[in-house]
Amino acid sequence: MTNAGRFTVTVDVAVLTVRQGRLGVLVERIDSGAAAGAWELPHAVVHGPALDEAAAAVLQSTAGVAKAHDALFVEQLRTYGDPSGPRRGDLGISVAYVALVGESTLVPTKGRVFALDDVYETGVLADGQDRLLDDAVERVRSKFEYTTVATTLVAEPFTIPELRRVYESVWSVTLHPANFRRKVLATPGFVVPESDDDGERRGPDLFRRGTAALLHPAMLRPVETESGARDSP
Amino acid sequence: MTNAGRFTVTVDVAVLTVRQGRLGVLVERIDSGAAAGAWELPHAVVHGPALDEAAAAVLQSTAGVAKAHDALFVEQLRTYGDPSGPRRGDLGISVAYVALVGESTLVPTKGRVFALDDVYETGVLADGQDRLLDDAVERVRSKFEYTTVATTLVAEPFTIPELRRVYESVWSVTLHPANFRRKVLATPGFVVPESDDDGERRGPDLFRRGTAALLHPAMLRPVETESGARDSP
DNA sequence: TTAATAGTGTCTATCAGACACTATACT
DNA sequence: AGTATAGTGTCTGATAGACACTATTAA
Repeated sequence: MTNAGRFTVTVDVAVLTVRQGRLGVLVERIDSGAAAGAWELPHAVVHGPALDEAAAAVLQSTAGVAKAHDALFVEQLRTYGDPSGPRRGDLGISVAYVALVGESTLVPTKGRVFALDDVYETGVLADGQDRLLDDAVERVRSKFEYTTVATTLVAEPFTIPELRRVYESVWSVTLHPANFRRKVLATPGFVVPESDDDGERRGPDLFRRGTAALLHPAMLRPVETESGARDSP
Repeated sequence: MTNAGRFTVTVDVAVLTVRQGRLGVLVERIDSGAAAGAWELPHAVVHGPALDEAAAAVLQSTAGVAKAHDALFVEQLRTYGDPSGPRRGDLGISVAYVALVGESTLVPTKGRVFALDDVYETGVLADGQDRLLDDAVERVRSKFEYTTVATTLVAEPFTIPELRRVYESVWSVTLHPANFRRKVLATPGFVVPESDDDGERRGPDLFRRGTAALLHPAMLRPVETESGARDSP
């Protein structure tokens, strides 16, 4: 809806998480309008020029996460304005954000979490939202290669295999446990060993998030085997 | 300038090119207002939801490039809305684009091309535009690592050393000629040899742009030596 | 005891970076 | 002739991927 060169600006947020080894997205049911009954991403109309704050507010009100949380990653994705945007025929333009929220941190207040595969299989998302979700997932998959954001999706303390399963869920691949471990531990500041006060603890080694944000060198995902790859042993 | 949740939306375009071995950006002089006399990036107020088309129009009117040109790369960068955006205190929010235009294609109609170093040294850009330019340059430097966009900045046919100098200019580094050549030729579809009809031609081998868009594997820039690195032999 | 997973060690193919050398062009 | 640049060949260190093996845990 536009007139005289002035637009209604919406912020849409793709809130992604990993539950039960599957990548999921937070969606809300549309109550009214032509698309009533379909699902859509959390969003809000923007009332000031502070876009990041608007996105944080959406995240707070729908996912129950405070702005500065450890298990949280928020980043602007891109802005959709053409007719195939997430608000087509409805509002003017949409500034999209991606957020990664750990399962233990995510408290859906209005919507629910759909497994990503289910979203695509059932086609329940409103028009234009699939594209945003595609872009968001691809952005996150790419971020996993050269940043440490994956650690926002595990609860501390965590084991290397737990971290590995986050990568596997997001990339939809299986990774070699030995090589993954070596790679992670070889990157300074990715994870830090949990000081094992309890001398009697048994089981896998525990770690916490490190201070590094970027990975040098990058941990590249395996060459595209894509859909279904992780279903094979 | 906002009211009742409606915004004036501007498209800003960072038009980058390489001239005389230096990365440059197209800027226009500000004629009126508080910042009169300073320089700013080409821009236009958006009147419809087709953002990409709005950016293409800006590019057309200020850089003289038609939309679908071979020596052209255009991509949305991000959207600035907070007070430190390129239009702060002036308009509402700004959707920024980056464009790469080959020197032979770029025909400034309103502004002029500044060498990037001069922009920073002289601080001639209006408030909030430095940040946009930083983001644009970093985006392009990153794109050079895993795409073939560098070829948009050389005129066909070109030599491998010419292409190398584009990389060196954008990254502000010096690259090993032998290794660069091997890397480029080892990537299928990056460049294709010019069929040398003129059997008498002498000199370096000539190439044209290939069809590949992505580089596998990526050509990573050397570890940050950054500012002034290419001034050393 | 057996099966599954965590963790260590090691081998190999590949690639980036460095360097030596030859060929060509310009002065 | 001499210098600068284009291009080829080759060596070395780092890394990714694969695999073998041991240790630990849960059934």
